[in-house]
Order: sequence, then structure tokens, then C-alpha cells
Amino acid sequence: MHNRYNPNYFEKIIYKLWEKNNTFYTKKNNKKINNFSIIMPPPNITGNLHIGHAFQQIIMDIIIRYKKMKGKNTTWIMGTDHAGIATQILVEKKINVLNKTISDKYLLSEIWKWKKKYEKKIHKQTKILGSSVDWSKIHFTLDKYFSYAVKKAFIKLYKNNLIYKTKKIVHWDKKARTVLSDLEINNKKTILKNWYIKYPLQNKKKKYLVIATTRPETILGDVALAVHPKDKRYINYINKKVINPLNNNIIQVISDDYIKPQKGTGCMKITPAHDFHDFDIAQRHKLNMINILNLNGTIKKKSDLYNYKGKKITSNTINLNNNAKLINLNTKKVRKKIIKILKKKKLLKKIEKVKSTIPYSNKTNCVIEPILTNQWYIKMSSLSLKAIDYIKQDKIIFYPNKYKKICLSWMYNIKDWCISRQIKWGHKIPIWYNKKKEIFIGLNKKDIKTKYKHIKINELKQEKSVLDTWFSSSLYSFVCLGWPKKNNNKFKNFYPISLVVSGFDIIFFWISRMIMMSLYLTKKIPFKKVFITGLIRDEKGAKMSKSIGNVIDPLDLIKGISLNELIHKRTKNLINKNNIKKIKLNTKKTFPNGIKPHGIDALRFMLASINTPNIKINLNLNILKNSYHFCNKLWNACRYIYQNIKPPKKIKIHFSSLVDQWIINKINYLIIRYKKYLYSYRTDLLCKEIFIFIKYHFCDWYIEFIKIKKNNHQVLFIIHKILKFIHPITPFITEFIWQKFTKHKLIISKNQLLSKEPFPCIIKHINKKNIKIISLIKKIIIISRKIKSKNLNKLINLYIFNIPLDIKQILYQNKCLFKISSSYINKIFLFHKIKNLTNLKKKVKINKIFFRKKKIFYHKEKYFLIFAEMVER
RNA sequence: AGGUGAUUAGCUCAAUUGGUAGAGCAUCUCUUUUACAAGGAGAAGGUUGAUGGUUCAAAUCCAUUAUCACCUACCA
Repeated sequence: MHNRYNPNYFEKIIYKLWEKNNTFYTKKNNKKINNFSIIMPPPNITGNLHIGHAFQQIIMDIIIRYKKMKGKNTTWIMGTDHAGIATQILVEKKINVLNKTISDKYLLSEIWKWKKKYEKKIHKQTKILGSSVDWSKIHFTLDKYFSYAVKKAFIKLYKNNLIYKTKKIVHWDKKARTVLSDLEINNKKTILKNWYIKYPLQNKKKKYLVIATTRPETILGDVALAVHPKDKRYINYINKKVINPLNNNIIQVISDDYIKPQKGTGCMKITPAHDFHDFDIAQRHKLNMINILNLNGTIKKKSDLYNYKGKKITSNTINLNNNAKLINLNTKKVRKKIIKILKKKKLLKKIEKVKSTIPYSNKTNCVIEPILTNQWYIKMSSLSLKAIDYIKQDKIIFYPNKYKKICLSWMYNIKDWCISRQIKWGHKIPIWYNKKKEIFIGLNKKDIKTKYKHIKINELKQEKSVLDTWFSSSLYSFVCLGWPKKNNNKFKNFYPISLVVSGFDIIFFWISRMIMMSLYLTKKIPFKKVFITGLIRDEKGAKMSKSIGNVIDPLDLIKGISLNELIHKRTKNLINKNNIKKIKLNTKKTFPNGIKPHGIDALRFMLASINTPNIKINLNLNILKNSYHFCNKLWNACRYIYQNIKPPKKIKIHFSSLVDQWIINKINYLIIRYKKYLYSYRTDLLCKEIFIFIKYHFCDWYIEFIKIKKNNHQVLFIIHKILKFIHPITPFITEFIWQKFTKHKLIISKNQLLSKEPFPCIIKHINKKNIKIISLIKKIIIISRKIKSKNLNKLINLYIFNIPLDIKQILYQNKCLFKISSSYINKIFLFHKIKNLTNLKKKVKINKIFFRKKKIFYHKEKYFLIFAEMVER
């Protein structure tokens, strides 16, 4: 063993060893009680695993390794997610779609290539992290069996009238050219301009109604003005007609309770096709709707007129009289032109700055355009009611408990879920149309033919949209266990899944939808417990993102990286090149010497240590450094044993020695704590206890104590236990040491692998008096060290009074233990109770100064009184 | 606007549900000793954001307040 812990040298070998020996293999077992399963949120195939993935994986791994050692039959379900829009965008960028016309087939084949590449990378990274997932069955949310399950689920929902198609206003991502659900939108605060624009009255020249708008380009889609029915300023104008200042359309002034008189001018323009509230108002007043935007967010050549039910009436050329060319321009340019026109017409009253929030796509980061489209929706209210019931009754338990509230409040206010997306990469919707645009549903064309015999197959055309990625994700928990196949053992034995570990950012996206879908489709809860981790931020608390350039790759923490390489990594492939300087500076500041290699176990220990119940967890590399020290400490302690203890001929376990009893007591305590901490997923507290145990109890005292008596075989028994209970947290180093020790017969066990060992149990028959004596000795030594640090180069005679007789005897017998500080303790004198303690105290007080002058110190403790006398060397 | 949480040593965070406020990093002093100098020994550092209440006892429970963060919704 090297004198320094050098993890990169053995970690690869260890994981292969586990794989070879089927360590993660789950036995078939029909006793359901003994089964324990975890489902990993499937990482997106959009890229490598980041530190957040590593964080969650390691918490899961600690729990599953612990459960396995405790004798549970474990399964950890692993897979990847096809991540519809995000993946397609990345591949499109890679093959530079904008400059080419490509077929769907080509695009899909390129995406599959991408998938293969990144799935492989993700699996490799997962192995590097030491995650003991069940590799016998790896999932991908776009595999054939998944596709079958998705269709089955869709058909069932559709047949029970929980899925419908409708034309309404949606959040439109104009870059990806698809609809998004309300969850996929980020609102950003910005300062906008509010334009006050005059709408001339039809019959009274030179009279106007003034509206305020932040989006003047949508004036082309206006169908009405609206005021509050009781607003005295406008009461006379209700039902009068005004002229659209741009295209001279005649529109009516209506009244609606929604209008708030104190906002803007109290008079609002109604653009039902491009604003959510206007859409609702149009529904109430049965107003027509005018769509003026192309799907890429530019102005249409012809605007489409719909009735309030969404039925198309006509298309009209967008006509502005003065030949302004607006067609195919984006909103920014249109806005500029329109403002110019209005200024010329003298219809612009004033411009004001307002604080506002603008919706952005969290996929492409472009501004969301509200637009009228036909989409598929799931009715959520009945599904959520059931889920609410189960969560309220604590049939699914959230850790920390606060997330239960968050999840419930979302479910109470749930909106229908828009599940169709206008992209290519995803599950196709199992809907077909004939020439009359009638709807047919089935697994495939043949399936439809058997159901509807009059249908001509050639006529059928499948719905072009695909399903939202989260639709398949919402089925993930039970599809991974074989649903909808009936009579399958995996589902029977492992469903509901014991635990899900996830970040709070996907409670709505994934956790809650999985609960709803599972209750509906399988009549069972998907999982019993949900542990929500915090989100890892950078050292300043900022979100990690590529554009800010503060992302940390877990591999860099494991293997180390130089400053230059790190800067290169963070600045290459940046979209916004203005940030490069900033990123360089910040990286230099936070990592002036780059990142040293720390090894997987140190990373694991660090991540487990920062797993506090906080929502926001700042990554602190000091803790990583500390974790490395922990591993180094463990390594060197084992190295000492390895070098100094000879393999015993016979192993006799007897814990007569004070020191052994003392350390076993500490181990017992830790084993009890272990269960408690893991039950509440507090790996941070667990790590703290283990750290204190190894560094302070085991290394600082126990090993120092055993140095006194050579070839003490009891230590082998102790280290055997220690390796086992640290194993779930730092599996590599413990397994490596285990291998070394078993080879040299320092540890003898039936199992070749530590990972197959059972978790240690408590050792009984500990004499508490013995434990007291060790703490007493420790205290005496600590006091002597303090005295010594003030009187360097001197020896100390210790006079210890007031020790009970029985303890005094044992102390005498174990006087050798004081040898730890033999370099400065000259002599120790032990005394039984002093006849008159108060007298002595008085003496001490009176003579305090005298004592100091003579360099004699005293110290009072609960059980003893200690005097120290300085002696020249 | 509503909701959730946070405020503890110079910094980053704990405190296992009310019982002596603890770690790491940084600082200072000492220490090259055969497990470990990325060590070891010792020291210094705190009116737990503020005010009030309940209690034998409050960082922890309650009320008020300040600041910050996040989530949801809205903004003409």
C-alpha cells in the first residue's frame, strides 16, 4: 500500500470486480416484504451527467448498498429519457438544419446516432460513480415496449374521455416551432415600454378611445375594445364602434368584468388569438379571432379569421393602406414599423416604461408567442383528485415533508395538460384520420382495420404531432417493471417502488404526474416514498449553466483538471461569446490552481455530506478537500494495520481490553445512528458521525492506544466492522482495502467481496465502567497536552487525586496507556480520595499564584483533580 | 399579490424535533515522530437578524418585524 491514498489507481479495477462477480444481480424472490427498489429519474440523453446527477445517484447508491447489506433483495432501475424537444434541437444544431432541407428520416437517424453515443456516455459515467444499478435491464423511454405501453395508456385515457383535441390559445415556441405546456415556460422580469394608442371613434371624428399596450404589433389582430361595465369614463362608449388605427377595421367596444379600471387607461384592446385573457373574453362574448402570426413568429401574408369556436371563416390579406411591408418580419421589426406608422398618423399618445414579466421557453430560451393551434389535452382534474387523496393520507410519503404541501397545492390548481408537440423525436400519437378527417384510434393501422371494418387502410393518415416527453415519463415507474404485460413477476414483486430520489424541479413535471397516471392505469401508487434533494448550485449560489460557464463536471473533481483545460472546457461551444472574458476571470478566481484529483470516494463522501434539507446547496470544494482527507486518513490507518499486524494463526475474539470495549461502544452507537439517519435520508449527518468516528475516535485514539501493545489482533476484528459500515458511502476504497486484507489473511470471510458482506450488527456485553476509564485517560492526556503546549521543552509530573478506588486499580493496571504522550509525561501519580477535599480546594485557590510561579498547574474535573509539576528535561 | 423556506464563528454549513451551540476551511502558536505534513498537538473566534411571549429550560415553539432566496399567478 502506498503512503498516500491514490484513488485513480484502483477504482476502475474495483468496479470491474463487482461486475464480474454479479454484485448488483438481484435474485428472484417471491417474498415481497424483503424487496427494496429504487427508481432513478432517467437522465436526458442531451448530454453528460452533471454534478446534480452525481449527487442524486450517490444518495441512491448509499441507500441501496445499505439495504442490500441489510439482506434486502434490491433493484435499482436505471434508464435514459429521450427528452423530445431538447434532443431534437441539439441534433438539428449539430447537423445545421437551417442551411439544409432534410427529410424526417435523416433527422431521426441522426438523433438515434446521438442517442447511442450519449446513452453510452451516461452508462459509463454511472459506472464511474460506482452506482450499483441493475444492469441486467436498462431502459430507454423510446424503446419498442415503451412505445407499446404509451399507446395502451393513450388509448385507455382517450376511450374514457380523458383526452381531447381542441383549438385554443397555447404557449408557442417559435424557434422549436412547437407548443409547450405551461410548465415549460420561465417568466423573466423585464422593463417594457407601454404604448398609449388612440382608436378613433367611428362616427365622431377627432374623438378617440386610448388603450395601453406592450405589444402594438398585435393591433392587427384586434377584434374589440373592452371596458369595465361600471367605469363611468367609458359607460357611454359601450357598444359604440371604433376604428382599428392600423387597418381601419371597424371594431366594437364591449364591457367585461375582467377589465380593471385602474390599470392602463381602463380600456383594453382584445386580441383573442394572441393573448390568454383576451381569448377567455372572446369565448365569453363569442367574438371572432384573428390569427396574424406564422408558426415561426413572423407576420402572416394573410390573416386567418376564426369564429369563437375555432372554426375558420376566411383569410384576408393583411392590408395597411400605406404599403408598409410587414409580411414575414419578426415581431421586433414589425413593432418598430407599426410605431412609426402610428406616429405619422398622430395616433400615438405617449410611451411609458413598465415593469413586466415576459414568458420564455425553457427549451430554446426564446420569447413565447401565444398562438391559436389545435392540440391534444389530458383532463387532469379527476386524475389529480385521486392523487390528492392518496397523498393526503400519507400513502406516499414526502421527505422533507414540506414538498407534500407544494405538490398538493399544485394539484389543487391543476390545468389540463397539453400533451402534443410539433416535433419529430418522440412517441407518435396513436390517432389516424381518414379523408373526412374522422378520428380513429388504435395501436396501428391493422388494429384499426380490425375494429372499424369499413375503413380503407390507405386512406388513413397518422397524427403528425408526437407526445410530450413527460407523457412517457409519467408511465416510467410501471413500464420499467413490465406494464402492461399481465402476470409478470417484476411488477408483482417490486411495485409500488420503494423509493424515488429526485430534485424539487421535477415534482410537477414527473413525480406528481407519475402518481396520477399510476393510480389511474395500475390502480396502485407508483412509489411509497419520495425523497426530494436540494439543487446543487455553484460556490456563490448561482445556478449552474453552460452560458454562465460555472458548470462542474463530476469527472473533473474525480480525476482533476488544470486551470487552462477547465477554462477551455467552459468557454468552448458558447453561443454568447461576450461572456468568455467573465468566465475566464471567474474560473481563475475560484480555481486558481485548477482542480486536484480527489477520487470517486471523496466525491461521494462530499456529496453525501452536503445532502442537507436545504433547497439550495452551494457546492463547496473545501468539503471535497475534507472528504479527501477522510479517505486518506482511512487509507493510512488501514496501511498501518496492514504493515504492523501479522496475520493471526487463530482468530480469538475477546474484548477484555479497555480500548477495544471503548471503540466497540462507539461502533455500536454508529450502527444505531446509521439506521436512523438513512431512514430520514440525512446522509450529511451520517457522514459527519462517520468522519468524527474515523478521525477522532479511531485514528487519534484507538490506533495510538494499540501502538503500545504490539500485534494486537483485536484490531482486525474492529477494522472488519468499520470497513463494512463505511462501504455504502465510499465503496471503492473500502473494497480495495478489503481485498488487500483478505489476500494477506488479515480478514477471513466467506465472501470474497466486501460488497456482498452483511451489514455489521451491534456487539453486546460492553462494560460501561471500562468506557468511562478510557474517557478519563483521554481527558488526562488532553489536559497534559494543554499544559505542555504552554511549557514547551519541559517534562510534566502529573498528580491525579480523587479517583475512586476500583477505578484507580484499573488505571494502575493500564498505566501503559499514558504512553501515548510519553514524550512529555515524566511520571504519573494516582491518588485515591483526599480526606478533606474542601481543604485542598482552598489550598489550591490560595496558592494559585504560588503554584504558577513554581510552574505547577491544576485542573478540576468531575471525577478527579489534576496537578501538574514542571520538570526540566 | 399569494405560498414556501432561510438568517447561527471571518467563510461554507450542522445541531437527530425544547436540555452544555458543533464541524470543515481560513487565522495564530508549536511540531519533520516509521500510518498519514493534503499530517499531528494546542489556541482564538458566538447575546443564534431584531423585539416581545410561553417554559424550570428556546437557535429550536408562538407573535410582531427586517432582510434574502425560491415557487405559483398576474401586469393594459
